Amino acid sequence: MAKLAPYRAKRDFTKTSEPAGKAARRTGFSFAVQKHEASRLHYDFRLELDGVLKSWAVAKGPSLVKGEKRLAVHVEDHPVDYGDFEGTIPEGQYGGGTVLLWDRGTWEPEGDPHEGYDKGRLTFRLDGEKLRGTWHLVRMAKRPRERQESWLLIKAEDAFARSEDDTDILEEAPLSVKTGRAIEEISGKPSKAAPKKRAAAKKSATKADPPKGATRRASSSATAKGDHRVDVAGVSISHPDRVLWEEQGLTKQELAEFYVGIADWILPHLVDRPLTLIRCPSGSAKKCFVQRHSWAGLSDFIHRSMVSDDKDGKQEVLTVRDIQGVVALVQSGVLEMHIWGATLQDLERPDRLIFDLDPGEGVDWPQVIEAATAVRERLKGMGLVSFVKTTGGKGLHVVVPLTPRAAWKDALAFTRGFAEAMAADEPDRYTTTSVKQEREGRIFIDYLRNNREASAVAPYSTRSRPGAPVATPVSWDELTPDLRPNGFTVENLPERLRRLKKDPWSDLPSIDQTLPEAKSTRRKAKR
DNA sequence: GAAGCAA
DNA sequence: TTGCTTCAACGCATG
DNA sequence: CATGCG
Ligand SMILES: [Mn+2]
Ligand SMILES: [Mn+2]
Repeated sequence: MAKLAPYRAKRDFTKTSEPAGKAARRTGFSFAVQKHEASRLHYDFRLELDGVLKSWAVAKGPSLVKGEKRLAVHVEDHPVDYGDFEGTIPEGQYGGGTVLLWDRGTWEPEGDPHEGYDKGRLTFRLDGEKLRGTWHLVRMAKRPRERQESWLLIKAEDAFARSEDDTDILEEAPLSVKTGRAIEEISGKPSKAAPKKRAAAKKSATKADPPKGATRRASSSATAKGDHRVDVAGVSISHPDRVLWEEQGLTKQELAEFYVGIADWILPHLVDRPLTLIRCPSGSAKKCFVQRHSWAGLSDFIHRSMVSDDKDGKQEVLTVRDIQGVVALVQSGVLEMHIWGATLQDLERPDRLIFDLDPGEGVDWPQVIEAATAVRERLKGMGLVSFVKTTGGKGLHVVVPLTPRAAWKDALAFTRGFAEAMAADEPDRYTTTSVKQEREGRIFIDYLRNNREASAVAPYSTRSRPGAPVATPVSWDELTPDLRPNGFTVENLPERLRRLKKDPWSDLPSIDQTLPEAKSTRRKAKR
């Protein structure tokens, strides 16, 4: 019979002991549930209809809890005699693994089963050795690239239904109804399944029982709690109370409001610069990841541009234009914003160079200050004005604004030459190689930030580190041993900015300077 | 955080 | 339904 | 050529 063609096509009956089967002519309604330890453990739920077993793979097995939905992926029809099968399927064969006949019996549809099946709403009563009572099988709406239909197996309310606190039938009665064996006895191997820890279900059900009518819709996600959102600067924030920095108790909403409060300070440094994002949706101490390209569900406040590649093709970059964009980044779990040293106006010619000063093991802070000052003086000797910021980590960034003229290649060559000259002059203090060994007791001058694809933490960006530190522009005369590279934080930065009234880098936009072309060095004010 | 994919 | 996975990139130094 | 590093 054609119905079983897919079943047969998947199997080599010279290798497996599963029945080849033939569509039965009888009209009785049998059902079977087979525990199948294959690539993943699942339960195959089978109902006899029209001479075959209509089959669903139930990932987590049936639940006796009323209303609890178990995904049931509709799989190919099986022959009726398969419903009695128990044994092993050779590795490498379709469904290779161990099959245990977990339950069997008869089923009785409520209403016309063909109509119910076609409409995707089957209601039926089971009379098995383990499963009894009324159940629903409901077909879900078809998803875009769905390969197999998804159904839900749901226990209906009746005398056989159990509460959430009752024992799970799968654990209570794991053995075969055919042979009484456990799955390990059938496979001959110890179970592949990791020993699962005794989860809940361990409640002394005597006292403090929940009031009867208050039965939650069995873990239905619509529990009237925590899922609220707030609006910050017109951007919707989910989980506003999620704590992002544990020690500070700093929440997502507070982070968003922090950025809104310093919008005028951060935006000049951020707008239109391609971003590299550090996202930590579950908090700074949890798993973080880097993102440079757009993702499904990207906020309209975060802008995507297709720009020319370094070479032949195109690449996509992300930018923000306003504080809404920054808040949208916070909503995405962004804890660090890193920026290119060029803007969308001219991505091929950097307008900011950066010397990243990273103290190695055993270098104390005053030496880092000396290094920054040395970089500044050397730059000054070439007619270049520079600015400094804390990184929020252990070091400092010295930033050189440029009128975009030189290409990245030349900018890199310049900074490399500069850094190597410093290391050559004072090899005990500086190194330009990132190798750990070399950096011990020295300051690593990382000139590689000055690459087209590279980036450095943006001024006024938070860092995903203990204390919620903020990378902070400072004036050169603030650079004293009292200052700490991670001393400015979400907590104290607003106060600093209130005192300052203007950005220590406020002169930066008016600087008009270019790389010294071998000899000529120029500097003058714009306009 | 949000999607896609698999079970 | 639920759980798992993915989410960048490149120049440079070294063995 | 594969890793480690930022
Ligand atoms: Mn199976
Ligand atoms: Mn650094």
